[in-house]
Amino acid sequence: MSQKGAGIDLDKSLGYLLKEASSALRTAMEEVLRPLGMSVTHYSCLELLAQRPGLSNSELARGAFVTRQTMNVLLQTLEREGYVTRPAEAAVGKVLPARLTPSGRRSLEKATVAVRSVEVRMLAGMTEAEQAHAFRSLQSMIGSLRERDEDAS
Amino acid sequence: MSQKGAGIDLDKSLGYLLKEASSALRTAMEEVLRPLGMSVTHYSCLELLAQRPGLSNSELARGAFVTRQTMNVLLQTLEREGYVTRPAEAAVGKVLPARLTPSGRRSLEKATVAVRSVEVRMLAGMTEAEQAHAFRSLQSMIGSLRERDEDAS
DNA sequence: CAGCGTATGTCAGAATACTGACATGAGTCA
DNA sequence: TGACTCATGTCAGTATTCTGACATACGCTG
Repeated sequence: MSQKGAGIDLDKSLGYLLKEASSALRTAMEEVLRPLGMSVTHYSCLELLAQRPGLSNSELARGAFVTRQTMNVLLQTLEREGYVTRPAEAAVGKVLPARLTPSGRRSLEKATVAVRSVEVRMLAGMTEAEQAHAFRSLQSMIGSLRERDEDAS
Repeated sequence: MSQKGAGIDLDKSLGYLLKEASSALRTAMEEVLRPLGMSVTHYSCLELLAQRPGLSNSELARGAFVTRQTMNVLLQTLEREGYVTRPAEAAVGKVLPARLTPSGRRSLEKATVAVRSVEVRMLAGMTEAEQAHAFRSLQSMIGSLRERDEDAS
C-alpha cells in the first residue's frame, strides 16, 4: 500500500487478479462446453452428482455457488430432459436426493473430457510444487474470507 | 490424474478451488458494498476510472470482465446519477472517454475503504512471499488460458 | 408437549448480464 | 480512391441469476 488515497492498485491487487483468473477460466470452459450444448452451471451440477450421488437441491446449490432457487430451476430442466431423477416425495423431511440417469452420465463423460483439457491447459507451465502452493494459498484466502461471515451470522 | 473415468475430483481441482475463492471474494465484497448502495460491477467501474481516467466504454467493459453492452447501461445509469461524465460527442472516432465527477470520486472513496478491508482480510495469514507466489501463479494460469483463445481468433 | 430456530423445496417477480444486430468511424491494402 | 476488416457505441430482446416470500419438516430446549 504505497499509495495514500489513490484506491486499490488493480495491477497489483490479488483480488483483481483472482477475478481475472476466474473470468478466464469460466470463458474457457464456456467455449469447450458450448459445442456440447451445456453451460458451466449445468456441467457443475452433473459433476457434483457424479461424485456425490444423492445430493439434495440445496447441497448442489452450495457446491455450484448459486442460490438454491437457481439450482432448483436447473434441476427441473435436467429432470425434464432425462439427465437426473428425483423421487416424487421425500423419504424423510423435505430433502429430495438427486441422481444421474445413464443418459446424464453419458452426457457428463464428454463434458468432463473437455473441462479436463481446460484445466490441464491452465496448469501448463506450473510445476507440481507450484500447483500445490497455489492450492494452499487459495484455501487460505477462502478460509480467511469466510471467518468473518460466520461471526456475523 | 490417478482416476480413470471418475471425472474431475473437485476436492483436488485447482479450477474448482479458483471458482470457490472467487465466489467467496465476490460475496464478501457484496456484503460490504451493499450498505453503500453499490454493486461489485458498479464499484469496479468507478475504481477503473479513478486509476485510468478517460477510459472508453469498451475498455471499461474489458477491465470489469463484462460485455460492452452491460457496461454501457451501467455507464448510462452512473451518468444520469452524476457520478460520471462523458462528452456528448467523440473528438475522434466513436470513442467517448469517461471521467469521474467529484461526486463519483467521493462515492468511490468510501467503497475503496470497504473493499480494501476485504482484501486485507483475504490475505491475512499469508506472508508477503506467499502473496507474491500466489500472484505469479494466477498470472501464469491466466496466460495459459488465453494462449489458445488467441490462436482460435 | 409447545415454542423456537434452522433448513429445505418451491413459486413469483425483479435485477442483472448476455447474445444479436445495426450504423458509424478508423486503419489497411491494392 | 474503393473495398475490406476491425473496433466502437447503442438499441432491443433473451437468458440467467438473484431477492422475497411461503409452507413445511426437523432438532433442540424449556
